[in-house]
Amino acid sequence: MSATPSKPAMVTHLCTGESEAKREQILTGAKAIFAAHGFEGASMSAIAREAGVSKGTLYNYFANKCDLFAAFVEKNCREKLQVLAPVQQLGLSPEKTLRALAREIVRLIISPESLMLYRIIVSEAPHFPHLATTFWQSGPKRALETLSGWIEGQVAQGTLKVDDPIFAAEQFFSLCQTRIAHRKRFNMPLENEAEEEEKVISNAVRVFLAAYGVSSSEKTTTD
Amino acid sequence: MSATPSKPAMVTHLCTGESEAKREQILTGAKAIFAAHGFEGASMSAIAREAGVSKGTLYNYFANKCDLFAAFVEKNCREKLQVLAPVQQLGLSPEKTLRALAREIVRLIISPESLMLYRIIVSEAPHFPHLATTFWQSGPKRALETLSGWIEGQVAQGTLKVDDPIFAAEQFFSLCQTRIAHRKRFNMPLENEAEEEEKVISNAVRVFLAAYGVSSSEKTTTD
Amino acid sequence: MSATPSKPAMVTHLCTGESEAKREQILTGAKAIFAAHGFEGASMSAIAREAGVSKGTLYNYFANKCDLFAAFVEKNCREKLQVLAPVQQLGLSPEKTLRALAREIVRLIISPESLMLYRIIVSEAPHFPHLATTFWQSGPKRALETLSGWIEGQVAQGTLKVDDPIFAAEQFFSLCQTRIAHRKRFNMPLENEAEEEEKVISNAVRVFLAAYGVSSSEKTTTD
Amino acid sequence: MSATPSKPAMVTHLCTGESEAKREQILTGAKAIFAAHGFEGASMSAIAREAGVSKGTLYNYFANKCDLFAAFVEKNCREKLQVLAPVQQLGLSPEKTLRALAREIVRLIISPESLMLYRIIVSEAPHFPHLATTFWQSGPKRALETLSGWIEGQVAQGTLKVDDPIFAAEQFFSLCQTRIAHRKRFNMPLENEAEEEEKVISNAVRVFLAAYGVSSSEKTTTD
DNA sequence: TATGAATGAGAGTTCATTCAT
DNA sequence: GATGAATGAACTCTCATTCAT
Repeated sequence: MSATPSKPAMVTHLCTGESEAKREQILTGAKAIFAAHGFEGASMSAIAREAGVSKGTLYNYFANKCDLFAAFVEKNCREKLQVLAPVQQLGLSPEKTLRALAREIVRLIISPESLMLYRIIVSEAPHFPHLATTFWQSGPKRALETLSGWIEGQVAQGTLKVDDPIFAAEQFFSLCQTRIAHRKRFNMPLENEAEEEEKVISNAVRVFLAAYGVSSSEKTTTD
Repeated sequence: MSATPSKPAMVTHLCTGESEAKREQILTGAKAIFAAHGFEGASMSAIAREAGVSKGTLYNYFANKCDLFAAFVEKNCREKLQVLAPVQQLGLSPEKTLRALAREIVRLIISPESLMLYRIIVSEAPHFPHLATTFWQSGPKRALETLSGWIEGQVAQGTLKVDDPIFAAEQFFSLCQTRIAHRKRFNMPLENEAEEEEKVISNAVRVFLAAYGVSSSEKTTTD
Repeated sequence: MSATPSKPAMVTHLCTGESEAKREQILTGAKAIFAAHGFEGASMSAIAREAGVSKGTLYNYFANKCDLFAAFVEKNCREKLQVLAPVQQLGLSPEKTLRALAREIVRLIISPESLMLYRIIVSEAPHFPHLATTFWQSGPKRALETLSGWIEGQVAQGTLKVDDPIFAAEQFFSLCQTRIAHRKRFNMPLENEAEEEEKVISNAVRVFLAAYGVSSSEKTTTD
Repeated sequence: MSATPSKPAMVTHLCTGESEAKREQILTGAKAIFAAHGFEGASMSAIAREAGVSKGTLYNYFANKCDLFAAFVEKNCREKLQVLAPVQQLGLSPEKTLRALAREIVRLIISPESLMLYRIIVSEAPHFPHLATTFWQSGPKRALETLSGWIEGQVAQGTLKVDDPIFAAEQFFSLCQTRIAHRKRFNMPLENEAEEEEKVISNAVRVFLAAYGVSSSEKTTTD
């Protein structure tokens, strides 16, 4: 009977470890089903089947469908909406930095997982206000902070002239959503995607610099 | 003042007018429920109750839930997404015209009905591709055509310098969605909405003209 | 006012005439639908559509679905289950007469309309006892009467030796249902139908005559 | 007498035994409702109520109404249509054997469960062709095989003279359906049922032997 | 802890029947 | 007399959730 005292600890440890793995397993199944059918269209049975667990197990890990949905959204927002952190640290020219940022923003926005989350968040925003906030803070807000931080730096260096860096960042963000993002969200076909992407990036940068760049006479916009 | 003209109207009323009225009645109920719960979340019973008809009547007018949903989306896209037609004809200065257009675009995009439709269309785009197209063609496409048509006119007059008017129109459209539209779609609170709206409009116009305006030395951006 | 008295008569006449035609029209539609789907599976809407009348008209002619069903069954039993009347009058030999009767019986039993009615009657017998009686009296009973009447004649002539002509007729009737009828009722495939029919007829006659024929001077019927 | 054999049984009982019991419970309820109302007329709610389970449980055991119907038919055909196997092994005289077989056939055909299945199968044969086959193979086909096997034996012994034993068996089967079976299928009243049954049996045997018996001069029909 | 059988409310849909026109 | 819009009950089937094992 000497082993018994250690048993609970191990068990707890094992269980927690296994629990964590099973939790992930469930969330992976949930992602597939919620992505394909949305919140209302998804059924707990389908999720259980997809995840390879029983329905009872689902309810051991998540109190109900809403909780599971929230966990799925939060996990995926946290994991899939993060980028463009280190770009500005390379000592590139403002234009090249903006181009790099624009490229990352575009890529992020039109990634299948972002689009899936966007669709779900927008559609459920009225019923899950907290999730919309999570999405916003994990994705757009971080991107805007990075962007506005970089803009402030440029203003300090005198390479940009911007009164409201946060608003300017939002405008740049909007410019990056021209054409491709809108169409993808509507599931509409898009020809020459790579080409269009370059065009969106180049023109976002060009317009932004035309409006906020300093001494436009020295600048040469490329394309 | 002869009685005859009213006769056909009455006959029409008797024959199909009531049906048409009931159809509208159903679509009104459907709008309330679909808007609140989305496609999957809406129940035919709830729609019938909201519309004040029996469930059977629903199915006398629409073959099934999908058809009713499609009819609801099409009707509302057709009726609620139309604007900004006559603005450019008023002979205003380019800047003032752009401001007027921007204002109409912003107002349209953040109108409750537009937001509701946007939410539903984006969320159901994978399952109802046709409806996304309907939405796009009723709303954004028309706005972009109006906009790019006006731009082409300005280019011809030499007041703007634009290589790709359609793309430029799309950028202007994107700029109009800065801050307010994004936040509304996510159901996030927005303080000083009127003030923000002015800011979005002014800066959209300012950035656009900075990029595409001619002889910037003569221009005076207002706010 | 002199014209009025004749009006009702004419109207009645016209209406009755048209009514009769419309009644038939409805019953024709009902036949198609009841035949295909049975009583429970048939819908009044489908019958109205098939008959080319409105649902309201259905209820002007028949009080409800049961009545319409009863009318359909009675009409078709009366019209489709009648045969083999004149055969025995032709002065053929007993064997040839029996063969002719057997052929008519087999043909009647396996006619699509008989099978359809049989299916419907058997399946609804517990719920519509009267219809089963109608079917029996329109079809089998008449056939048996014809048969037993002929048998009685033969007994009187000394060409058959039968104690209970009605029962013997029923046996002959049963013998005619060997193989083909049973299989058809179960919708089972049957190869060489014409050949099988000959076999059934020949053997029904042969067995019947072996049991009830006279020429075998040694026969002693007991019972 | 060892306990171990019972262990697996218990395990089985625990694992799927309860499921099996519930399945039977459902099928029992289904039998009552399908028997009373046929396939179309039966409702899953009524079956659930009759079986004492919830509607959801019905669908845990059977994918849909058709599957439940098929399971009900197959189970009952398998269980209720089996008989007359050992009769011919007793060393009875041909006549007595035939009488015993006829009695079993008649009893089988007019048993309430056979009649119920016959009604349902005949009425649904066009929509469930497989079930008609199941019925045929569980009931009539087996009876005919038994019968024709015995006939072949008699032919080999010289007590019967039959060219086509299978066809002769079918004829005997038909003769056994005289009067009683036909009337029961039509739900028509029948007086003196026991007496009629004897008559049908006696005469079926008599007619069959008159047609297929050898040296009729030695034969003495009894009863 | 993991299971999946069980539940019953509610989903979309169809139906026989009525009745104002 | 003929129509077909309207009804609401009843249909088949699915669902989130519970709980004994």
